[in-house]
Amino acid sequence: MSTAPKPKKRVTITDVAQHAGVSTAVVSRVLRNAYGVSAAMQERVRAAMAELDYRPHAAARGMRGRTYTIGVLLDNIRNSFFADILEGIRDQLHDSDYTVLIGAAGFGADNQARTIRAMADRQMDGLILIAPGTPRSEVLAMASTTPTVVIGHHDSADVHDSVVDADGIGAGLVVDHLVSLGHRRIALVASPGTKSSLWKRTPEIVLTEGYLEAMERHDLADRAQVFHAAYSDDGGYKAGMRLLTSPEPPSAIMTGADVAALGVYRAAHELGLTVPDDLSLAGYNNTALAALTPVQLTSVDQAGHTMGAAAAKMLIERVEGHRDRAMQTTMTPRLVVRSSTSGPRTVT
Amino acid sequence: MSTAPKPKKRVTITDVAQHAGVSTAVVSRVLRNAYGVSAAMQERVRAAMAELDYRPHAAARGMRGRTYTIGVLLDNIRNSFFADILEGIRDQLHDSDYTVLIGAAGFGADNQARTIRAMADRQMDGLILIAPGTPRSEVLAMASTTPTVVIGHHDSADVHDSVVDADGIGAGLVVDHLVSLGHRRIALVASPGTKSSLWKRTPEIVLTEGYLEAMERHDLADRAQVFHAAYSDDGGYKAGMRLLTSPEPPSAIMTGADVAALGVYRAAHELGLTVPDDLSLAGYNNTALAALTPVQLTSVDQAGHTMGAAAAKMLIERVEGHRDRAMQTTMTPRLVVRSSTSGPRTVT
DNA sequence: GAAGTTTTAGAGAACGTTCTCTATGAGAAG
DNA sequence: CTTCTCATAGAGAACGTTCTCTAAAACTTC
Repeated sequence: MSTAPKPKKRVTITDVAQHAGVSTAVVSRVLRNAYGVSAAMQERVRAAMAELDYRPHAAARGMRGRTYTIGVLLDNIRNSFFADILEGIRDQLHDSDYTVLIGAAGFGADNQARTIRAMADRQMDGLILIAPGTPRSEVLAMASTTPTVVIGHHDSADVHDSVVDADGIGAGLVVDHLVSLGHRRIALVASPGTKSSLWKRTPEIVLTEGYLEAMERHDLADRAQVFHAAYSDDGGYKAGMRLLTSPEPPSAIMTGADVAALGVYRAAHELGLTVPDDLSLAGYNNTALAALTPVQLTSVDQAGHTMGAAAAKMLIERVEGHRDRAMQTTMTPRLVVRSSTSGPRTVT
Repeated sequence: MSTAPKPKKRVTITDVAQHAGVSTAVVSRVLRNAYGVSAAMQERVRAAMAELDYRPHAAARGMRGRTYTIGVLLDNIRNSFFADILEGIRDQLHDSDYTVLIGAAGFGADNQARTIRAMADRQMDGLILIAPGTPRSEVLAMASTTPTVVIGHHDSADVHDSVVDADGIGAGLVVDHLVSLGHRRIALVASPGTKSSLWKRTPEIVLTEGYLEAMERHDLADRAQVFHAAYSDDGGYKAGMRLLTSPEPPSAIMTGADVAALGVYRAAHELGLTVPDDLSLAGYNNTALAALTPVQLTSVDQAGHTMGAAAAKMLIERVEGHRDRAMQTTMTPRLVVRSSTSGPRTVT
């Protein structure tokens, strides 16, 4: 009698229907809280579902209708700003019927494109793309078939929603702060961006614009200096090394990401410079990194949690068909001053 | 003529079959590299697939066979040790047919259980659970129907595979290091763990055991002191405050996670103590945090990348049926000494 | 109380795969 | 030249939902 070790048959909608003495159509309607089923029936079906511990088979649903799954595309799990966004998304969707699944594609447009496609193949109901490096055309194509929210890029389109931070204003806040402290030679370290991704208004581009405008506003346009480096410890380090060993080194450096600021810090440290006495340093995004006691980095807060929540809310509106026109939400950044910025040693 | 704006019909296996002039069964076989199709046919079908830009419908596959999706359960995206593991998984699976999707459940056994169920509902082929807080029974039940690898917990089971770090040895390495520097009053800050999750050998429990054994080995059993606190900045802060304001404060504190060590750092800082002069501090996991210039935390490296890769490899073996017996992989930790530990000011 | 309207319930066809059969043909063995 | 085997190809039934119909029942309204 060694047979039949796995009688674990899945409970299906048919079982529930039988148990409740109704048709599968009714059960399906209850499942989707669809119109056209009496209160008494509802009750009966729900009871049957509970009794049998029924759980809908997502793959089967995906064949016909929704999968009740939201996909989030992320390039970099290490960026804790993205973690803030994610938590916002999760909190917003917490007691909805939707499940959030994350595709951590890593950098590289091809990897990201592959992940986006994988999500589409899995019939996800909606997509949230955080600063995608994939060519814009591909995102637009995707968005025309699946509700999509793009976070970060300022390029607006009528086919997807967007959530952005006013990065230009954020850059201005930092410049204003540094200028008010007495700095004049202020350099910016920004991401080089993905070449030929065809996004014209990425966060780093808008940030750079804001920086240049602010410098101009303070009559410092001739001292403006933008250095392109990856948003990583290493990228920041290289940028710091180059900037700080130049003939006329800046007295303050701002970066487009906190982690890059820490790379600059490392470079400064190696060159025997102390922060903030010899160099004022500001990051961006106000991640957990910036707040750590040994770090205490001045940064710009972007309310990632709120951005994530907004994105999720907008996406669901689209998924459920409550809205058919694209919209864009812009967040206002806020400067958070910590001890990595102070007046310059000597005014240049 | 305003009709038919969306002729974007999905390319299905039937289209491919027609285009290649074969049956759908053959296409399906080619898709799964299954046995029983001639080389010539293969060629023809593949050409047709490429020509039509066919991509399999994951939901439909899920109804019958595999979904070619691997689910990873994570409690906390912020823990960069988990990011290491994830990258290991991703690299291992990079050019396989599988897609990795992450469920970031957050803390709380119920949330995690919900996420695990959601993954199962989506017919994922295999699950990697990173230090799940879900009751063990539930994980075992899940594992009996879906191939599963548990990372972190040392409890072995014949129903799922495991990848663990020899946390006991790791704790010993830190104690040995601190003792060799002259410390005798060494405290451990470890996670309280989830009560009643029924895991008997969680990382923190094994770590604590290793710590106690090492202390005993050095005849310091009477000085051993374990403080339970969450692995977060705040948890570390509270632990640090309590420990450092006690009548006989430790001269060295080790924690089970880097982030908690930084919380202790903050407490020390507020109390006017400097690291490492007044207090030696060691973390665990050797995350990116520990290596940051302003931090420079002594820590224990766990080779997260390798753990992730090992887990992925084991899981695929199971999914593809190449192995039917459970196995456990153990990694050896390595001490990484940085500047947060040094000899004590006065030997107590 | 007849005719029309609305609401609710059920039948049954999709959806795009996989998979178990059965059919066919080619080669091997007698 | 049969018969048997084996490899390959195709037919068609699942899989668990959703969704469009149609049927029946319950109200309106005159």
